Amino acid sequence: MISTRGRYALRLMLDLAQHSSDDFVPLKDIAERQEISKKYLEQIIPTLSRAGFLQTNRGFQGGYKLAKNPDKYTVGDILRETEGGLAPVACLNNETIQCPRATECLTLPLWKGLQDTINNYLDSVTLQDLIDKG
Amino acid sequence: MISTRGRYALRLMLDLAQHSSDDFVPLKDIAERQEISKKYLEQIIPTLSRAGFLQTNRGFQGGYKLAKNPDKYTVGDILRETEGGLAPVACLNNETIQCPRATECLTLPLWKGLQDTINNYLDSVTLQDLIDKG
DNA sequence: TAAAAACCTAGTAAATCACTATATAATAAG
DNA sequence: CTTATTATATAGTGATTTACTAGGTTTTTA
Repeated sequence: MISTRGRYALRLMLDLAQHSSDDFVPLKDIAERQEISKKYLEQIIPTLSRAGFLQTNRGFQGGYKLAKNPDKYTVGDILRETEGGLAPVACLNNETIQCPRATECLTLPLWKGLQDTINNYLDSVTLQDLIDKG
Repeated sequence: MISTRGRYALRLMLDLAQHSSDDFVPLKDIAERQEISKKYLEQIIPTLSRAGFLQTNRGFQGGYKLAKNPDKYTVGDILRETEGGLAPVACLNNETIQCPRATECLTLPLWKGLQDTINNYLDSVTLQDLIDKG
C-alpha cells in the first residue's frame, strides 16, 4: 500500500507544477495549501531533491521549483523514489535476501506480473495528466 | 504491499488444489510441505473458511479440502479476503473516514485507476492457471 | 544584522506484523 | 469408552514501521 510519504510527495510535486511561476515556492506555502505538516514535508523533500526532481534555493525568498516540465515526471518515477520501490511483495525487493523457494515457487511469476502491471500503469500517468484531468 | 498473510493463504490454497484427492488434508501436512508455521496458518485459515472457500472436518483424519474446483478461485478472491481488501491507498478503504478533500483531490482518480488495474490483473488469474504454468 | 528559508538529526506514540502459547471442542478408530 | 488426532478460539509478544514532532544549524537576501 502506498503510504502518506509517497502520496504527500506526489501532492507536493503537483502543487509545484501548479504554483511555480519563475520564482521559488517555499515549503511553508505548499504545506498550508495542501494541509500537510511542514515538518513532515521537510523529511520527504530531500528524497525528491536527491533524485534531481527539484531546483532549490536556500535563504530569504528561497524555496523549490520543478527541474523539468510537469509532463516529464511520471507518477511511477515519484513513487518509486519516495516509497523506496513499488514491489508488491517482499520477495521482489532487491534488498531482501533471495527466497530459496524461488525456483519452484508457483506464485513468484504472479507477483512479477503484478509488479509489471502496477509499474506500467503508474508510468502511463504524468503530473501534467493529473492536472489536465482535474 | 501484500503481506505474508495473503501470500501464505494463496500457497495454502494452491497446496490444497494440488494435494487433495477425495480425503481431507490436515494443516500439519500443508505446513510441512510449504515450510510455514502451522500455528500461523491456523490463524489465517478461518478467514478462508468463513468465505466459503473450504470444506473442513474436525477430529481424526480431518482436515481441509477446496469447496470448488481450482479454476473457480481467482487470486483476487483469495487476497481480498485475507488481506482485508486490496486498496492501494488508505483513502480508498471503506473503513476509513471519507477524506474532506475528495471532491477537489487531483490524485483520487489516479488511485482508483490503480485499484482497478490491480483488481483486474489479480482476477484474471485462477489457482488452476498458477498450477498449469508452474 | 535580522529575518526567512532550507537542511540535519534525533526522538516518539501508536499501529501493524509475524508469529507463539494455551486451552477447548469435535471426531474417528480401536 | 477411551485415546489420539484434528480443528477452533483467544490472548500475548517482540520487532518493525509509520507518521509524525522537536530542536537545532546553515545559507541567503533585504
